[in-house]
Amino acid sequence: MSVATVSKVLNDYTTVSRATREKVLALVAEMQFRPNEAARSLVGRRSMTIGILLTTGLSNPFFVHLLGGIDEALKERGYDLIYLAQLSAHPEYNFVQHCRSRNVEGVLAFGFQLGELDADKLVASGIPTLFIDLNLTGERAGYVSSDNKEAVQGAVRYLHELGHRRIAYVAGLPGSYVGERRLAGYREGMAAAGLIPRPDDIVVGDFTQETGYRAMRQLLALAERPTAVVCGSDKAAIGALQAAREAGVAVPDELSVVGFDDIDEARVVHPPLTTVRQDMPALGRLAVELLDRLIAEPGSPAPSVIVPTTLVVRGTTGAAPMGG
Amino acid sequence: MSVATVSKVLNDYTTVSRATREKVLALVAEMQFRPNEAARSLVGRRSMTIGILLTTGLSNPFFVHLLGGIDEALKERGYDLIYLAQLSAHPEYNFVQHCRSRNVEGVLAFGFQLGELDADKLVASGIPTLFIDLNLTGERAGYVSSDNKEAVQGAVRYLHELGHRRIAYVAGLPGSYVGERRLAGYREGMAAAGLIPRPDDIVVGDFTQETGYRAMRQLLALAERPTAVVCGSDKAAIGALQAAREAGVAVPDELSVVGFDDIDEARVVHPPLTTVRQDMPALGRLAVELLDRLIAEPGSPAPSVIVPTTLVVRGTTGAAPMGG
DNA sequence: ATGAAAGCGCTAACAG
DNA sequence: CTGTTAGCGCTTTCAT
Repeated sequence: MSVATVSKVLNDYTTVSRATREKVLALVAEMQFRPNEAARSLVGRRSMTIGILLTTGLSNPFFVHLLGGIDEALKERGYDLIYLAQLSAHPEYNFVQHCRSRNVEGVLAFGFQLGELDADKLVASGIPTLFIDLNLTGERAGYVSSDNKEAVQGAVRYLHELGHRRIAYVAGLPGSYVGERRLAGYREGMAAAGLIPRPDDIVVGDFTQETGYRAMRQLLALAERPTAVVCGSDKAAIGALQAAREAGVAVPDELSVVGFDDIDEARVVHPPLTTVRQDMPALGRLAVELLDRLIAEPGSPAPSVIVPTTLVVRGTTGAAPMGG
Repeated sequence: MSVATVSKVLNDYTTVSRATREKVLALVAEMQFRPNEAARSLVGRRSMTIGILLTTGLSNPFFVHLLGGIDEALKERGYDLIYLAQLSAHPEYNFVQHCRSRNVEGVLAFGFQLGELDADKLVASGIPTLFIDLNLTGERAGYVSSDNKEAVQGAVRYLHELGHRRIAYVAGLPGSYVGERRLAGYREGMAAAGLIPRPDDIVVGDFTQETGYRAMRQLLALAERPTAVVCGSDKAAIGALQAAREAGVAVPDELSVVGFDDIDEARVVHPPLTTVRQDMPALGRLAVELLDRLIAEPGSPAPSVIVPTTLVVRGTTGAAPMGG
């Protein structure tokens, strides 16, 4: 029995007889044989390796959930995931080289800012790439994202239905795709409700608890306070809640607060946070699916999919206070 | 200029003249050349790949923090990280085969249960392995872990100093290394304080919020309630807090609660949770360091390092109630 | 339907 | 000090 024959069996060639096929498979199982990926990769066939590239670092609280979906979907397709790097840490690091040296077939990219140079480099490299939460496309690049705009729009609509007229917004990082989309959702939501946000009602932060806290203090210091606040992230919303508590403002009786993400913490704060849930595992699975197609079909058009979100109503939202 | 010469330069052979060395390096930089890892690996040299093997799934809330430390330390040493799999998902999956096929130089293993068959298989395989939170050693296997026992012992000591005499314990998953160690810490801490835990005072859970909630309800239903409860995890402590709130028991005035881990949620619950902080990034970095040594020095003895923890006092602990 | 042979990009041993 | 050569384990022609 020659190596060539074994190879053919393992690669599902049709030119091998049923008898030998069986024999080979039996032997493979018995010997616990698995082909050396390095050799396979070297000879020019597929490397079955997908890289993941992050800019945020791992601190992002829902990155794990994303990873869960990614991992599952990759395993189904036989890919292995290699953790390329956090770009932020080493600016001189050349990830395109890295991908080539590892024969990476495709890249999942997460945490890039809008217009970041590195993102463009990745698109230009021609390595099949799928961005998560960044609307970049290219010859061989596409993206998936939650429907950030519609989500915030829906949150505003919900608050409007509860009778709120002064709805403020604590924006996330300007220049980030999701930050901009969510802000746009706020503006359109307000417009659709026939409300005009005052300039003071939009406070810019960076998604963190600290800026959420400061933003809320700023809003509470206003002569006329808003009755509801939508935040660009749960972290910010938690900071906002903290500021409200310190100021003795009752949530939700005097003030309604809405977050975004539905991280674990949202459920344990008091009162539990009303927030927009992103289905991160689904986003991850979808990203893999699209990337796989991008790899398999070189001529296919750049995919871009927007995933719907759910408003999870908990305890931080209620009817607008009388005479508010 | 021959390929061999380039190879020698890139591998720091001393048998190459300064002049050509410079020339090669210049060219390498200019061409953005990086050697093909598959070929390197194939020819029997190092693969510079470390695998990570999980049983818990990624849901573990501090896994990201661990990963942060791991990644940083791996990058410093030039390794790449490959996600092998979550064992739990596919029981028939043969990770030893997988490691071999990918030429993995070493494995970081996290989330194994005490006495789990798979863990033994990994040790037996001879692949350099470093367990995190599991005290398994072998020819080429070692471990790192927080000082779980001393940590809980310290928590009990702290509560005792606050005047508590009835200190209950919500245990984590029996059969898990950390669960057992923490329980041992409770027992020894009680003994050291001259206290004898009643059988009812130890409630067994599995680290989750749900079992923490149920455990606390059980403790509150006791004829004589404990004045303090130590929990085997923050998640359980958060569940316990929830049960206490629902029962109208004031924390910390009537009841003190201590958690374990110091996850993000610990800071945002109300009152903020007193808990034992594990330095997960440090644990990750240490694991990599030890694994690297295990790989580099085949004859070296099995490493095992216990990392100290810190008790973070926040708002859920206070003096024992009068006449309690 | 099977096997022999070439070669993927590199490193190691050896010759010059 | 440099280049030539063999071969890592596999896949892919191309004969048989």
